[in-house]
Amino acid sequence: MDEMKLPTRAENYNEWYNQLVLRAELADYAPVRGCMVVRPYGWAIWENIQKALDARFKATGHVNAAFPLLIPQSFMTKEKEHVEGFAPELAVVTHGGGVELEEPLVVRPTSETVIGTMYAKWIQSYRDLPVLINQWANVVRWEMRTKLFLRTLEFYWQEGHTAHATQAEAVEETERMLNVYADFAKNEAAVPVLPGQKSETEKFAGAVSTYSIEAMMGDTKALQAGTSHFLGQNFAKAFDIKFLDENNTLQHCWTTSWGLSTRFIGAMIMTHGDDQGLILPPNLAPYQVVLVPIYRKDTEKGPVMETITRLQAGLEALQIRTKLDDREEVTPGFKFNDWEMRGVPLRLEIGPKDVEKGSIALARRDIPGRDGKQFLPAAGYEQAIPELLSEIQAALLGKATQFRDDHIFEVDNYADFKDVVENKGWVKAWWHDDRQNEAKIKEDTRATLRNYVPNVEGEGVCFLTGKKTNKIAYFAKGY
RNA sequence: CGGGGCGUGGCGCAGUCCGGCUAGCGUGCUUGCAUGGGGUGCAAGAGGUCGAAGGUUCAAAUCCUUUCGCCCCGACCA
Repeated sequence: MDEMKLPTRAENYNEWYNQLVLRAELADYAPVRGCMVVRPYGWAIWENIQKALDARFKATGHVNAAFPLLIPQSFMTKEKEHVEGFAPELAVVTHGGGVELEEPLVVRPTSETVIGTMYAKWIQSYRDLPVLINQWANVVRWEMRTKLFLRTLEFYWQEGHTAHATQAEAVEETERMLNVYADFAKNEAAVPVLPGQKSETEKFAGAVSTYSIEAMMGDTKALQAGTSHFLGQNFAKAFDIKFLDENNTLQHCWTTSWGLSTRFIGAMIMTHGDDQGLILPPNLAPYQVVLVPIYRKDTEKGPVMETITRLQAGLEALQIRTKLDDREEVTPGFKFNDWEMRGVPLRLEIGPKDVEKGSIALARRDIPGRDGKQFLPAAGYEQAIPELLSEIQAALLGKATQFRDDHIFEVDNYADFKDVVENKGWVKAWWHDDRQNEAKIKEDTRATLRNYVPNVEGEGVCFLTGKKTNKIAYFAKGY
């Protein structure tokens, strides 16, 4: 009996996550270590993420393209820090067509290098700028330790790569896309995030500065859910991306890159999920409403099915994504649990009594048990259901935001810092930048500097060194 | 790469220490009948070269040697 239940989050968060991913049929382990298969239900979530993001990219002037998977190995060595950052995790192709290649090819871990090479070719004049291209792609990074969605050897993402005439424009782009991610996370995924700049230690290899959105998971660990990089002229210099400006002066471009991956699905799982399973935000759920028919005899089946299919058609006409679970071989009770595991926001039940009384039974996934269940007159469903869906969307964001805020603590000394990151959640504190101290904290506590609070006014005293500083940072253990 | 765990019907496991008859159990699967508003019940079935290779033995899931793989925990990372 208990095998049917997930381990609870409290008893084993990690196992809860792993089993949830498998049992909700989001993903499965692939034959190759560290690789995953994204199953249809998981991919449907990704497709909805893609739609929501892609619309935002288009709205901010970007276009999509596709760059190749294989990159000459020498490309990876052109930007010094980039090489060092990625060398250990590259997959290298040494043979093709049965013979050893003259130059090995790397499977892209990210595409700055190929795209930079192409931009060098395409960009001649300031009139060619800005170039605002995004691609939806898979990339490979040979990670040592993997976990479904959060860190696998191969993963799916989008990577935006832009080139600009001025530093100011490129910085503006970097921030714009960070905000796009934050907006998407908040308003589509109901995942509250803290946008901010990464420390020198944590930034992307080859970037001048890296920005991230940081989300708090249900176990209070932090997850970097999206990143945006200001690359300065580093890649432009390494790859010769140059243009003639209005004054006929040859200049290097200023470039950016930004990405969000299937990891974000992990963020959604760990932000909203409960001990019954997944809870999906209505805006991104593959099915927003699951319809479960209930009947005993064949005489009941006819009217029930007729009513429920009519309802489904009505919902679909309202652009609501639905699933009619008409399986004969399992009981309604089984279906309830099954769809709760899979996180469908709203369940609609129709039984003989509802047909008779002209009512519908609705159960909210975000409010478990009887409290989340209500009986309404069927007549008003066209209003009630969309309203409920947006209520659920808002409730999820509210709950997650509350949880996050309840687990962020301001500290002014190292003892409290340790206590917080060990037992309570995130630290928010005045921080005087220092690479070595940052490393020491990581060694002592395994907590890392997540990012800096943007636009801090005034000054404070660093919790560790007592030095004056104008920076406030978040620290937490991360995924 | 270090530490731990595990490979036995689809899945989860027992059996391994101490070798012995036809390799069990739960669940899932198939069929039938009943059931159906919170993980249905009964009955009958199908399904296994015990991760692989070699060895010891009259006899190996079990003992020995080698090997492959996966998961978890640490050092690196979106």
